[in-house]
Amino acid sequence: MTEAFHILKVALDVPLDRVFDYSTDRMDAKIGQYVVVPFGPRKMVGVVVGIANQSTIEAKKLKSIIRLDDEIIFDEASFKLFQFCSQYYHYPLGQTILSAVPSRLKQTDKKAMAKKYLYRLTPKAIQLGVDHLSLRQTILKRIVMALIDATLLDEASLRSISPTWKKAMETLDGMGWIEKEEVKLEDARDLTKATIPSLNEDQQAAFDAILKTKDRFHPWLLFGITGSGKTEVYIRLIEESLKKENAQVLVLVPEINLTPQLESRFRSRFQKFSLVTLHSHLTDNERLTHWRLAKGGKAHIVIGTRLSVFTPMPHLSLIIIDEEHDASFKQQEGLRYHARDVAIFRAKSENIPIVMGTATPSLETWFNALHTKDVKKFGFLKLTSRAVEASKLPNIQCIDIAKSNTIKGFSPYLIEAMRDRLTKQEQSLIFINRRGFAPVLLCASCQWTGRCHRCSSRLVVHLNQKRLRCHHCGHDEKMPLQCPSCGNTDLYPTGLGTQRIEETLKEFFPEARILRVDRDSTRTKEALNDLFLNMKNRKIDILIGTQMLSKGHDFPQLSLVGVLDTDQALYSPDFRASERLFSQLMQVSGRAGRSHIKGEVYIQTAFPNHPLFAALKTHDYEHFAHELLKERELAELTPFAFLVLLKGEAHQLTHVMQFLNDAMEKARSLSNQVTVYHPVRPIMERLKGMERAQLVLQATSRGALQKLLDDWVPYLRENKLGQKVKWVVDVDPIEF
DNA sequence: AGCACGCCGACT
DNA sequence: GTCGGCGTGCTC
Repeated sequence: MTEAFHILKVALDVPLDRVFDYSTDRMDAKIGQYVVVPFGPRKMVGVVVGIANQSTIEAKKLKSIIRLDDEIIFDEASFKLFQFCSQYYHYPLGQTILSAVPSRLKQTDKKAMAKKYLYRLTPKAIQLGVDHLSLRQTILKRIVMALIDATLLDEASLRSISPTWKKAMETLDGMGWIEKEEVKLEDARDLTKATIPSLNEDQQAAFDAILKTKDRFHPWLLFGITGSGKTEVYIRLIEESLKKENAQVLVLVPEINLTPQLESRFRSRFQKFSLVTLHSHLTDNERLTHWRLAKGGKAHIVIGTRLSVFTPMPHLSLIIIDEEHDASFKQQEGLRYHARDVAIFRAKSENIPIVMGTATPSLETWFNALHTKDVKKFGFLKLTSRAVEASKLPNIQCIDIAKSNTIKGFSPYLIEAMRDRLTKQEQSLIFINRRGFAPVLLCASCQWTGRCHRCSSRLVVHLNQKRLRCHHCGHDEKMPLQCPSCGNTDLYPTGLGTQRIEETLKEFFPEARILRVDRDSTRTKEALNDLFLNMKNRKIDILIGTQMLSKGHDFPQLSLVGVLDTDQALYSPDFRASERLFSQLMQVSGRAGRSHIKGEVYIQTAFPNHPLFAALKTHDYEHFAHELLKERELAELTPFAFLVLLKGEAHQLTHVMQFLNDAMEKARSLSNQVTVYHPVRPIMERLKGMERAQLVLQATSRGALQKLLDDWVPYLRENKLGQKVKWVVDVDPIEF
């Protein structure tokens, strides 16, 4: 019995909650290696998660592996993290691992790849690319690069291929895709100058407190308003950490906040260290390179978005989470993890401190920091003063739009304030809360509005292209000239889209230089840099935009922020809506008056007496949080209870309801410590032609809830009723 | 999730 | 006669 073979336990990217045994003669196989295995009729890539001498699978069923990669893609610490996530979020281990590690290096040769791209490109991609700025960027750029890279085509011959190509190329040219040296951020130097060299009292106190815990697990909330100098505290902490030989630091940032600003500030401060970033704007190769540097212990600082919480870092000694409250830390599909929670688990198991900084903590963290009796368990640190002396908090006022007449959505007060800024040559920002106020087409005589036939949503008017579009499924149709219902030709767009606001402001201020910023124009780094440069050089008077402008960047000449409509969040059935609104408004407010000019913020609302605004005016997060916590406690909601959401969708509502009702009965039978609510329809009842419903589980004991899930989720997987239903379990959901 | 196998309708 | 629809069942 000394046969030289092993059984490998292989985790695969399939929605099955088990691992598969394979035989191999590779005695050197290790946990954490990629393997290629036969799986049913196909080949699949998996990872080794266990090694054994024998298998319970009958010999004739057992297959042998096809190939084993040399590289070990995760260490023991990461493995522990994957196992925790798989258990806690009730997501199969194989899918957990394979969604958290970079995809296996594909050895397809470049020419074959380029050919494939070229072939694929002709019909659809070009059209898409030309229609959508964003796709133009990602798809076309990548394709063209791949082609040139593979020396299959040079630029000249590319241009001659077809007129469409030519058009695409011109567009790409215009966007500066041809890689000149990275546009240098001249801000980098200024920024370093702007930060004061020494810590103020609060910063010093925070720094000292955290430093005392540098060799053990300790979570810290670093609570400080915009401009209070959180970044400087991070920098000093990192400096301290890196004094230790080989030490590594992980900095998690929100998706949208991964602006060059933080990166360049860190780079200039840590010039002798190796710093890498990990985010979705990197190419696969860049990402792999950076990830390997981290895994090999070569990168000292890793700045990344939520996925980087899984990056193996052998000498990890500190984790920092910037903008802790940010919703982008929660993944909303597949493995629905919260990077903040995973990071805390990781810090605990690696026995290192973790610092969470924000001006508006999530209520969960706020509650932990304040109500954990033992300060040693969760530390609370507050930065009260603004680190930059000259800058003062902006003055925030509400404009009652129920009382004052608005003209095309603008209160006269706001218009006056903007006019004032124009004469003073200062800048204004008009902030639109969400897409909720996008313009819809309305018939004057019969009240018909354009609706999406696949979703329960209204179609949004895109005036420039004269089209109606669904922002949920992408459905797109020609704008009708007369009402499809009554034939009346008096159709007009209603609601405040960014485009309409731009038109309106152009009427009010024909002489002003107005820039409208939307999703597409901030997607590329170049476009973003342009925007900041233009703002800085006062080439723009009025900036119009959505939440993407609410954070991260300083505009020194910006002294007025106008918030057009906030009220939908106050009606929202999602209990987190007001928490989010507060933090969002706090952030936009922070855009006004960051330097020597006093900033002003005007918020248009029909509910000026709402406590949210009272707290906002006094910049008093603490009071607001206190009020919210009282409400949450009464309603037994997060953070006083733990929630799980089961979401289902199917073509037929009855299928979803049958499945959910059955799930409800089952859950009720499994535990009496967990409240199981009836299935309800979500706000978006129908999406992409699917009928949706969901149910909530609620418990004050996380343990009891998890215990229920351990039995419930496998039951749901086996349930025949679920076959026609697409369903997901969301542990600690943040959106409903 | 894929993919095959399997049993019923409109077509080169 | 077959091509193809998607229901059911399995994957070491």
